[in-house]
Amino acid sequence: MASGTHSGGKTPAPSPIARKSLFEKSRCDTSLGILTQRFAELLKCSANGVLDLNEVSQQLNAPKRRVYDVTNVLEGIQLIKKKSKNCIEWLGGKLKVQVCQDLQDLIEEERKLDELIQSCTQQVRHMCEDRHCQRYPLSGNSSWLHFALCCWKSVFYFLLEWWE
Amino acid sequence: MASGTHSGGKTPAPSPIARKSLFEKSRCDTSLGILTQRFAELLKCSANGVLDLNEVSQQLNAPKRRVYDVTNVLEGIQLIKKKSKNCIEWLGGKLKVQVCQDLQDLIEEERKLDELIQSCTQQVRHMCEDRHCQRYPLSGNSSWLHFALCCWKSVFYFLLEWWE
DNA sequence: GCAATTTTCGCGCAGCCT
DNA sequence: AGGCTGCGCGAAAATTGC
Repeated sequence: MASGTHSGGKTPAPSPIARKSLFEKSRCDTSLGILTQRFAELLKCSANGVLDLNEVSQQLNAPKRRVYDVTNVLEGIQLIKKKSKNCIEWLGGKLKVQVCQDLQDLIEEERKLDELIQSCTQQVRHMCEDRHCQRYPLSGNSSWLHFALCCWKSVFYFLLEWWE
Repeated sequence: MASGTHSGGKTPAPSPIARKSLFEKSRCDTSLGILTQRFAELLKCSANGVLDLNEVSQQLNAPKRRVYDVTNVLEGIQLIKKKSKNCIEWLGGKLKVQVCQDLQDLIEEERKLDELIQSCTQQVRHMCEDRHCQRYPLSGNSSWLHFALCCWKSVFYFLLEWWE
């Protein structure tokens, strides 16, 4: 941007002797891949999913031409849509990253349920193996009654968590 | 490709008088967006999700440079990964469509569990409201015992389905 | 409508990086 | 030596002005 280090096109002076020094800008700092990631980041922030390309170019400190490189292929994948002049809109609702998060959440939910079921199953197995209980299933403070109560207690606790 | 209609860079002859005629190639015929779509198409076909960039360039009849434009941003979005020289590999295992299917499946699973819990909760509520049962919780073939059995029966049936 | 402006963006050179 | 890729020129498309 501010430097004229490179020799492409017809910028002022090519300067054959490479001015490789302090503020050299490594190539990967401006790679399309990185730019794309940062673009996606901006997209994630913007609540409504609409971006002004000029602002993007500004914020990412990248030439507009590069932004077009990104938007063009994102549009090809239908992750984005041209909304109007200088404006694109996010399609597909959420970013892949977000979708993945949702998946993670559901999987976690599944795990918890599995745990609960597992623990209850264990309890039943123990009761079935208990000789005394087998012979006098309802004697004293029956473990069957105790079990039913205990079981529902955990279910209700779980439900509380479930429904925030 | 074969024509020298344009005047950019230093291709042979600029030819001031525009040779606009029969085989004019509109800009959009070679747009990055279209190229991206066709690239995705190729990806979808290739079973293992690995593509040789040279073949891609050949099949899409596009200069290699353009293919890089596509792969670079696709890589930024982590839809793709450089596998080796001239080779990229599809990531995320499945196309976006597939991921959505998975989400649907999990949500359906969640719904079923919700239903099961709901029905069980209903059962408890009924039992709690049953005067007779309240007074003589363990009388006869106690509905508490019946409930515990019934509850576990559904849980086990559910588990059977769960684990295919 | 058509010319002036502005926005998009095809394109391939030249320099990096193995 | 050769794959890879930043880069920006200038022409095509879209907008605006008259």
